[in-house]
Amino acid sequence: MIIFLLYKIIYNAITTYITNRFDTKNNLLSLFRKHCVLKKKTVTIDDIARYLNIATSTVSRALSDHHSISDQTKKLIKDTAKKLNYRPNSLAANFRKGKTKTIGLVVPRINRNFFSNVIHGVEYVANQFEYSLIICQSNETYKSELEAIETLMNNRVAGILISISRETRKPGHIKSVIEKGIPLVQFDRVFEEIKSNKVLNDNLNGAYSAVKGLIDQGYRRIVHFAGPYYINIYQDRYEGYKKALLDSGLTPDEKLVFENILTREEGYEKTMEIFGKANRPDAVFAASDFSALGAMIALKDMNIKIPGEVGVVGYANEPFTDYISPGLTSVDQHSVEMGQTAARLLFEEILNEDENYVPKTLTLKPDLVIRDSSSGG
Amino acid sequence: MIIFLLYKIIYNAITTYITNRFDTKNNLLSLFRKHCVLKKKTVTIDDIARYLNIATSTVSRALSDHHSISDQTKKLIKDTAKKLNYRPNSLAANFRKGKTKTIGLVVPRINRNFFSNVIHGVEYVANQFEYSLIICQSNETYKSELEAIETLMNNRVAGILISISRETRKPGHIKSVIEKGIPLVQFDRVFEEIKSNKVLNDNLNGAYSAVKGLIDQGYRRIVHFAGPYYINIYQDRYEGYKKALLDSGLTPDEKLVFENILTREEGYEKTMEIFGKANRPDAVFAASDFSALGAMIALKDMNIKIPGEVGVVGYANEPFTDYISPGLTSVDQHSVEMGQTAARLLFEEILNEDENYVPKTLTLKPDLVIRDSSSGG
DNA sequence: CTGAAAGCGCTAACAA
DNA sequence: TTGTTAGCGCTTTCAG
Repeated sequence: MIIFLLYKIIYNAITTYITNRFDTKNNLLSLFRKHCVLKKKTVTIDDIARYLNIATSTVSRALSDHHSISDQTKKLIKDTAKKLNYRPNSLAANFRKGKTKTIGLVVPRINRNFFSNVIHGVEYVANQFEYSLIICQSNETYKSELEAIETLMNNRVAGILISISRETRKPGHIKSVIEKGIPLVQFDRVFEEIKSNKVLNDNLNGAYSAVKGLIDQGYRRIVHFAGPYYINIYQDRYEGYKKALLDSGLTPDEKLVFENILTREEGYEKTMEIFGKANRPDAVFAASDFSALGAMIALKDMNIKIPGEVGVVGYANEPFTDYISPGLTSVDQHSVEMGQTAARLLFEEILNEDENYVPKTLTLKPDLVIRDSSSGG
Repeated sequence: MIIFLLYKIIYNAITTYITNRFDTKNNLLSLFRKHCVLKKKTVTIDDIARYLNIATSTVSRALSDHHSISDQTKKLIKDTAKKLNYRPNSLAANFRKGKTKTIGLVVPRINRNFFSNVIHGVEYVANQFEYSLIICQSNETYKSELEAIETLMNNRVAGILISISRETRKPGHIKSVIEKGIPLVQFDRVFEEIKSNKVLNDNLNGAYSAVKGLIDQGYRRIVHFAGPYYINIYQDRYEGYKKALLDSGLTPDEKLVFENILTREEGYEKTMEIFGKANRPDAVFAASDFSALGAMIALKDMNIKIPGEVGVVGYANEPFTDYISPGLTSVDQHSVEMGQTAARLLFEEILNEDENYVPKTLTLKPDLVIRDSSSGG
């Protein structure tokens, strides 16, 4: 402590001394630099002010382009800042202002095509607003999701974008974000009952058009590989499946619907089981491209022709759907656009001045991308 | 200002008053809560201290489990914190300490299988150390890379992991990070000449084993689709290609090597051009799975049999290599492990106490994953 | 084991 | 247009 005070006093004395004593800027600069290096001190706004013998506030204002500072002074200050290799301390600024120019994004997984595209979209918009992005993975667990929210809130992010993990059943953490007044957008996998901004895919209609497509091509007994129903998107896809059947005068058969078939392995196993028997169905509509892929591989292994004998349609339009043969018909969710939309909505709330902001729900229309795997039975 | 001071005075008076006056905790609590809600004030350490009539420092210490606080006091303080719904302000703590528990990651693209796996690996390790992760995309541009570095430095991240963008040619920004004493690890795409931690793939040996594999299967005139040579990884893959040929007694033919063929489209076009003529080569070694895919599609379109007439090998072991048929032989770079290794190395430097830390270079061995596309001509 | 108090670097209200 | 000054919430040194 004593040493520190002593240092401070000497420091001030020296800087004042050299400021007054030496006329040549170069000399002053070199002394200043030596001083900084010696003390491993980072250059602050105060240093610039002392160096130019002006007020700290003037420097602060100049650096943030405040209108009330003359262009001349601004230039001088900015040049000096550069000369002294000044780096703003965002930590201090954020702390002082009680907020950051950072938004948080919580996704189940980053290495999933859908989410990495969403992130791409979010980043694009965040960049435009000059905000940075901190990304958290929940890894589909409730625990990590809680921790992520906790961290983001503690770090006073300006807003949060979230897609709920598969494991999460309680919306308490989402509620607490909203109660704290932190802008929030739920996207894709959401708690419907929570009053917040939401960006959704129209999963019902996406599934509807997928199944309708199969029916139009002559397929009749269509299997559905569903996800867990407690997640809204899978529930909706299931509804769309049923609706398409009913609208075409077909009766949905519960025995053709299988919950929790989402991975390649699950799709493979289940297909082997169902299509290995007599009186087999003639099509598969999978809620995931991966289980659709598993189905295709199983069908190939059983020497069943796609699309001749069995049609297959997936969901999400993963890149590989276009690479395999036959190409897998799938539903494109416009994932990049979804990220952008969610981010724009978030900024709408962040930048909103009005006290009573009313949250919105936006729904994006998915598109059926028709490839060979469903082209007629 | 005056109003604020007045508020402060009244605030203190009231809290002191209620602290002294009321005995029943419940009553006190409800008053406190009402007060906080009314003022939209977030609960601070000081509030807890005032509430319990103890020192701020004690509260601070208790909450961070300082050893010199009795278990009894700790429990009391923690319970109270919970009761008052206290949220730590990381902004203030970080600012005070002059550092954060955050590491920065700069990658060219997030929606590339390799990088999303690296991120996964980094996140895993960061989690273990209880650090959070801020991810920046350079989108393969120099400008974004600079901005990312700038932001990360201003936010006083504890360390930076970076893989250089395709556009970046000058290492000035990397140097400045190191000069500032911020721990840094370059991975995959690096500036060799910069003295820093590095994690590399042994691209030379990866390419070597890929080409050796083709030769062993009887292929002789092997085309190489290369990336830009100024990027170290593509240079190394090219070297590996040549070395494998030479070691097998074959003479590398410059006319079979094509720079900057990395995408599916480029691979398709170039393959059409080369293999459409008489006296065509009999294999392709692509520095990217995507150009290898393009080659496969082109060969199919020309009715050239894979692997019967032409063998194809890619690089990176993208997931789709396993889904297409024939499966594409490729080189696996252990991307998740790379992320973990890079992150561990970073933490080694971050947590290092020793003044003169000597940076390390680690090299990971890639593995050839043999599939049908190269199984014999 | 606990308390008192300084101060991190910056912003913004108020004064000039 | 510029200067003065208080204080954001926390940690930490020093003193008991």
